[in-house]
Amino acid sequence: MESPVSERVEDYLKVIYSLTTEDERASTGEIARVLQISPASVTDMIQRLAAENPPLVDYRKHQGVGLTEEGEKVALETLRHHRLLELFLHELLGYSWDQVHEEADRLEHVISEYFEERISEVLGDPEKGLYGEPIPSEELHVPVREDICLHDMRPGQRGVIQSVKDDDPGLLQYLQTNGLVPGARIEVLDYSPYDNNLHIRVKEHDQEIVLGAAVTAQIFVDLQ
Amino acid sequence: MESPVSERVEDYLKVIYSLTTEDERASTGEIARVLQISPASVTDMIQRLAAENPPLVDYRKHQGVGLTEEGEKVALETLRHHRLLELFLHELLGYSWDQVHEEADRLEHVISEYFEERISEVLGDPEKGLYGEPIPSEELHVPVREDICLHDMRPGQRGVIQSVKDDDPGLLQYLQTNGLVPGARIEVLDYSPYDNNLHIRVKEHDQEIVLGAAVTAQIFVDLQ
DNA sequence: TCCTTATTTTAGGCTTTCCTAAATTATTGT
DNA sequence: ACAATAATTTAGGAAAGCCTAAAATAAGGA
Ligand SMILES: [Mn+2]
Ligand SMILES: [Mn+2]
Ligand SMILES: [Mn+2]
Ligand SMILES: [Mn+2]
Repeated sequence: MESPVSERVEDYLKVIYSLTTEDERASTGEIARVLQISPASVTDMIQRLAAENPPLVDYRKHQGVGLTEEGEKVALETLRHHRLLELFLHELLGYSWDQVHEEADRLEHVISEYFEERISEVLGDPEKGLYGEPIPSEELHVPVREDICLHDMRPGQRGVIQSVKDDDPGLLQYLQTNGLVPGARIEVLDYSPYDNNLHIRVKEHDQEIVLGAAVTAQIFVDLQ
Repeated sequence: MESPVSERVEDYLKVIYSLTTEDERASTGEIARVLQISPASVTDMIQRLAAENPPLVDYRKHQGVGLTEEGEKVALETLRHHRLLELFLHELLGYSWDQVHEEADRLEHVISEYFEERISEVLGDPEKGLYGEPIPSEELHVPVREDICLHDMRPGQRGVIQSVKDDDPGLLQYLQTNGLVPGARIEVLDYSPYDNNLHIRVKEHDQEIVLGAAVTAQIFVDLQ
């Protein structure tokens, strides 16, 4: 009864997975924005995913979607591929930090389980990705994260950057040149309530910098 | 005016390329057999390829197809990806001789030019593939081959195996276990005209073996 | 509460790639 | 040369993913 899942379906499920780690359910509009397609197309696809058997998403009209266990499995499998590939491209083929994401986003759907197994072994069965995010295990377990978003930190708080989002190559460039990489120790110095700017110090770079919400929302920190 | 080419179109063009190195033009039926789809579907696709601009194939009803310069370019680009990938999977990821083809057949459509460049460099810019076939250069030049098919050899002739076809994993297994690999020196001892069997000796294995047409058609030899 | 606005869904349509069945064209043996 | 057979093409249709425009629904402010 398990119909094979198309590349496009894997992309939808990955996006829904990522959106539902932030909110309880993902809305049609958010999914459309991330995938850069029309909301009508998203409704269309979501309804098909809910009609599969077993269903891959839990859908109620005008109430957004969540993943079923089956759908989450597919999302995590794809995410594991993605993160192993990013590491692989960087470590073994010399890709730069901001080059890996786009290539991994295509390859993730196409590599076999054997390919996954081979690169995982060559990389030493890593548990964290290029940007510090956890890599789902072979059995698709994801460790619980206790890091918080830099966006939610306030003056006086310190911490160590655990991970950054991998979506935007330009931003990754920016983060790297400013030392905002996993392992960096930071301290929040000031907060502007109107624009949500954070003034922070990066220990390693011995440098102070003011970051807008577009940046701070992409960085995750272990406190203290 | 250059529309991007779909994965499926790349597969069609690759098949037509391969068929037209044997015969002048490729027939609808042959293409259908190789791609394992109906002849009607092939006619359909071929007509679309001929209607592209620039056209990717040269088509005349009931007379088969050939590649245009444009179509050949796409085929060679894909073939270069395929052969570099096969080598890469074998040399760097430990794939066996008969495992690489299927994976390469999927990845070939998805890797970027940068990926191609990186693996080519890691492999030392090879000019021959895993099975001895020439790899089209970065500029898509293919050296002229002067090897002949073992199928066309007759008793008394000797030669060195240059390459074998990569299509059938089972056959590759068989060839490898019998020492029928690039570099092997062989001599034709006998020929049965009715079944086209060839009785040959493999120097390296110090062994005699009788091969049917299904096998001899897959092996290419430099004479003397 | 009720009306305006934003979001979502439905309806209808397009492209790509495949299918089967029927029609057409080419080939071949006599 | 021509009839039988084989190969190819046409016709009609399906599924997956996308679109725009219009309709329906939900949410929020007055
Ligand atoms: Mn993807
Ligand atoms: Mn996997
Ligand atoms: Mn292929
Ligand atoms: Mn290329």
